[in-house]
Amino acid sequence: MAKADAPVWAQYAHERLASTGFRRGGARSAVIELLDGQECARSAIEIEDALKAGGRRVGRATVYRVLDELDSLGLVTRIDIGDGLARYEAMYPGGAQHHHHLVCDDCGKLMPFTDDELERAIRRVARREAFAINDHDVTLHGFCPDCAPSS
Amino acid sequence: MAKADAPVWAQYAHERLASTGFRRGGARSAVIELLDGQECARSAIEIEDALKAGGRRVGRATVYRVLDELDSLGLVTRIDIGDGLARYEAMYPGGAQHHHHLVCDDCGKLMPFTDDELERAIRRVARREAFAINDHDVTLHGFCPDCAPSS
DNA sequence: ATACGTGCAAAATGTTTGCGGCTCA
DNA sequence: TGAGCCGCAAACATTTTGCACGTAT
Repeated sequence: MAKADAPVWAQYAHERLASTGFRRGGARSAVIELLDGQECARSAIEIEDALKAGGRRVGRATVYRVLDELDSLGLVTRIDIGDGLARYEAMYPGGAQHHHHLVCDDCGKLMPFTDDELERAIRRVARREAFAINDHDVTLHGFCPDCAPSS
Repeated sequence: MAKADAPVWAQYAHERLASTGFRRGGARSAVIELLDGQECARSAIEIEDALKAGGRRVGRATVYRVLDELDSLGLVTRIDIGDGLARYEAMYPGGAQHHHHLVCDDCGKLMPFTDDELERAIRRVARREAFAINDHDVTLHGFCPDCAPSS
């Protein structure tokens, strides 16, 4: 698959926001553009710092508010990797780019992975249980190559 | 709750603590006993309140300290279901009683489930990726039967 | 012009740390 | 007796809320 998905999410998000009646504000756009460039999930504070580093100063409260809006519109997913910080990442329509996470318990590195077999197993569980499942997340904890005990 | 494993975990935990050089304190025992009776994960504050309700007053800091000790000995697992609270549950030796969670995003109900197929898929991913995986957790979000939109 | 968007500061959690006193071994 | 255990209170860090001002429509 080519990199046909570089700036498309930001545009999709903007369209969806506009059609839902949101106005266009500078801070929200900045957060959206930043999120679009990320490979994996980022915490609110990482987002704030990254924007600040890029010369764009945004209020912390605004970052939280924007992330919350995007989350309720289904434009981002919130994930918890176990360190008590909420992280957010772009969610593509139709489940494209859907993935899960590997977390290094030593250095904190976060990496995405995908697995069809795993998705199938989850779908099967969802069908079997009494809950009406509409989302799921899987986190694998361990040590990344750099932090492996042996090396 | 007439399960075959009712008080065994508490005893196991106490033995393991003793053999690691820990002394036996009232507060720690209370937390362990409480955890043993739970079907699913509980937050530090739920634990504190449950103990208080049972007439056993324990300092909040102590609850956190005990949970942290138990976690580093591998006697409990810490899970995050996405609401920013750390929850803990008894972990049996050898991976017995290993399970994952269904979370109702409406009422917050938490239920355990198990699936061999899912475990196999995860083990396969763990083998394939460069990370040295030693733990994993899966959370399915949705609505429980009571909160289902249609019913 | 008006309602929404934004930043700042204060408040509200959840969690950790410091410390003095108690208790088990 | 002495090292660990415990409870209280203060410190911390993240997230939420209140409010005044700016800005898109």
